[in-house]
Amino acid sequence: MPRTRQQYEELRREKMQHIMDAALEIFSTKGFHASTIADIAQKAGVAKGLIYNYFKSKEDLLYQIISRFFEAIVEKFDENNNGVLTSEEMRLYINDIFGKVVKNRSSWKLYFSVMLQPNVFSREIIEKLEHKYMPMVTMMIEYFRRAGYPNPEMEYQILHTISDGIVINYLVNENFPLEEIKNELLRRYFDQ
Amino acid sequence: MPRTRQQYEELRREKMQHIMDAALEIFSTKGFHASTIADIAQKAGVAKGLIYNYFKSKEDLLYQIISRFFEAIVEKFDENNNGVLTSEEMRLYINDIFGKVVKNRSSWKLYFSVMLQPNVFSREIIEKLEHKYMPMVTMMIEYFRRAGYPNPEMEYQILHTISDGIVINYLVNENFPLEEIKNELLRRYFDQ
Amino acid sequence: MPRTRQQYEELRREKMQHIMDAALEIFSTKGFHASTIADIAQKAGVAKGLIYNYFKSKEDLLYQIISRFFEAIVEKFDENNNGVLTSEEMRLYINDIFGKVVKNRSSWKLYFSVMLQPNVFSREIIEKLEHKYMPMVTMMIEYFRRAGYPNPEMEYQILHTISDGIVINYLVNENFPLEEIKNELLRRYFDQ
Amino acid sequence: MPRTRQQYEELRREKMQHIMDAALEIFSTKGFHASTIADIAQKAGVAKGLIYNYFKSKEDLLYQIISRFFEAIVEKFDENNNGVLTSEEMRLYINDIFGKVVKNRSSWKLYFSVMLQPNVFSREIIEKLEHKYMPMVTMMIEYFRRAGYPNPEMEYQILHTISDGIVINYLVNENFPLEEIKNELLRRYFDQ
DNA sequence: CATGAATGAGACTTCATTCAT
DNA sequence: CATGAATGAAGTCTCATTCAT
Repeated sequence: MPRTRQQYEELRREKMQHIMDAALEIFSTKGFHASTIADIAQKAGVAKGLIYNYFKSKEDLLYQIISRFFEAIVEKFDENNNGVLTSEEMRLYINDIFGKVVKNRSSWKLYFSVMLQPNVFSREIIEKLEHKYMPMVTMMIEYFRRAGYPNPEMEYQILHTISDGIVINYLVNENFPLEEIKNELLRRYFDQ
Repeated sequence: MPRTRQQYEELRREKMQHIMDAALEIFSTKGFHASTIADIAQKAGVAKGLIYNYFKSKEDLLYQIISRFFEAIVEKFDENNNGVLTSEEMRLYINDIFGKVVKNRSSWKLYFSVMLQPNVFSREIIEKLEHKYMPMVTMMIEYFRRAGYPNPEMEYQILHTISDGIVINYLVNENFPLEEIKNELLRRYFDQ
Repeated sequence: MPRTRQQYEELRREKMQHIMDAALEIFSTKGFHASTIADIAQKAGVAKGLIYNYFKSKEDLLYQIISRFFEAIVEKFDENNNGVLTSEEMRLYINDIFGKVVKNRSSWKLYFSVMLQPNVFSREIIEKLEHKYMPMVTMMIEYFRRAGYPNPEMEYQILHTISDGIVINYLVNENFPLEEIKNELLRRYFDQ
Repeated sequence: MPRTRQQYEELRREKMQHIMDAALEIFSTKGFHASTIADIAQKAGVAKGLIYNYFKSKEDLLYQIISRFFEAIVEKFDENNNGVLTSEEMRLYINDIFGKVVKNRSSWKLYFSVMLQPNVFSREIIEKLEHKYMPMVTMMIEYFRRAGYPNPEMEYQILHTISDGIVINYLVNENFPLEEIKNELLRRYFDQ
């Protein structure tokens, strides 16, 4: 007697996530192009062919991973959707982001390496992905405006830039003093 | 009349540089793995086989490119080798670096993407490369120490981190206001 | 109340025919090798695995289809089994064949394409299939003999050849004037 | 010292033809889909990869073969391009065609099996191919018109149909009395 | 009897590298 | 020194078939 459709659904979702986890690990270690489907299948403990039951192609697999990654980043913002950031929320959010970087080093590594090789995804797809955190950007600029910064857009740009620098260094060098540098950054914005 | 050995050397070096230029262009656009020797040969206008007269392998070609890139970065420092940085030299140096980024976008793009995928080069090779700018690091930390910063090592780290952030953003996004953000950075260190 | 064995048999045969219909459609459109079990299962609205409850393999499925096709062709001859063809029966039979071609274009297409690729079936299987219409051949040759043709074997051969030509053209080109050409053919044999 | 461009050209053309010959043999025996690039490479005595130096894909290889086949068919007509067929030329042409069938059985087999599986080539490509013998069709219809046939278009259709029937039977069955049947056909048109 | 997830052999194709010329 | 044909390992992807449920 076959399983119910729901049982199959559940099975599929779990296996899909399982494969994505394995793929993320491999992609972030070797880079997308140097990773093979065989590597991923072996890591996931499944047959090569199975991966194609869940993903249209190796690229699609990457896309799904990056896509979920984006959703995870903006998640926190979605929870608190009144559209206005208090100073405390801002601090929490920054802390949260860096916490996520430490916790999901692989994802972030993959993300940055993909962003530096635009030909992996088409411009179009990248823009679709980036769209997801547009609301976040707006809210942060709004925060800086309310906080009295003379050029809130640039202030956001700077925060973003510095954050990228911190993250990149942490990703490349495991011994990078992320915590210290982050605190230095927070001090700049919230202690005076 | 046969050419002298020196003329041969010269020709060899020129052709080598020519191939490296083509390769850099391709590598930085498509990424190392997605680039083919055929692409590079075509761009350079030479036969595939010829590339192997000058470089041991595709990896070696990449290595030579990155290697020269490192030398170009520290060049300025080599000129002025008394080992002590004045405030003005520091400012000039920072300006110089960002100038180079703008001028050699491709090289920097390639450099960052390679750094994010450690498996392209062995740890060993990377360390060999990084060694090249160690003196520079020392001198800058020394500068911060003399300038009275309480934690000069971390100050260098911060400068480095922010610079990375700026560069990365510029590399990913051509419209990034590099000049403005750079000036903001310089203001932090030299105007008060 | 459990079903009787006969009811089961009936259901089984119906499902089998249902799958064969779907398979015929797919095979004749895409060709045997380009058709997948997944295609067929989807067209039939059943699970892939089910097909293997009814057929040993993809090849067996094809064999069953072709086999029934052969039976359908000779069916008419079986009805009238006194072994002697009158002129009228001959005319009816030819009309009947072409009628079947129009009605079962897919089957005929599949049949011809399989015949042109001998490796789909072993020589042995093909001979087994062809055996089925041997009696028909004999009766037609006999007909030509009685009708006074000097070389009845060759006359049959010619009829057969022309018929093949007509059918092939109709199969390849839907707008082929089958009816007209067929009438021309019939005139040759029966009007003078 | 490298070969001259002309030497390379020559080499390429020969090797290309060599591969096409091997491919034709395999395709016509096993059918397009059941033939593998490995089969063809082995038959041609070259490495698999080499085939892709000459042909974009397996499909392209097939296309090139069929394409040359078409050119070979109409060749005779091109020689004599005054646009008017005499009775003698017509007879010669028909003889020529059947001679080609006997000589190039493989090509013809491949051609017919491809025509019966429209999905191998797009409709568009097929029409492009068929266009090549349009002039031939016109001239033959013209011939029948001048010869006083009441319906020359249909007469051409009939000739074409019968020829197809003969060819197909010969292709499927090596012992088919092609010569005899062909003579019967010629008698129909030229002896009375 | 029915389901569809899972397998794994094998297909097409790419490409770094070699080598005869 | 220069050429590009040739190699073959390795990669992505497909699909007939099996099997636990």
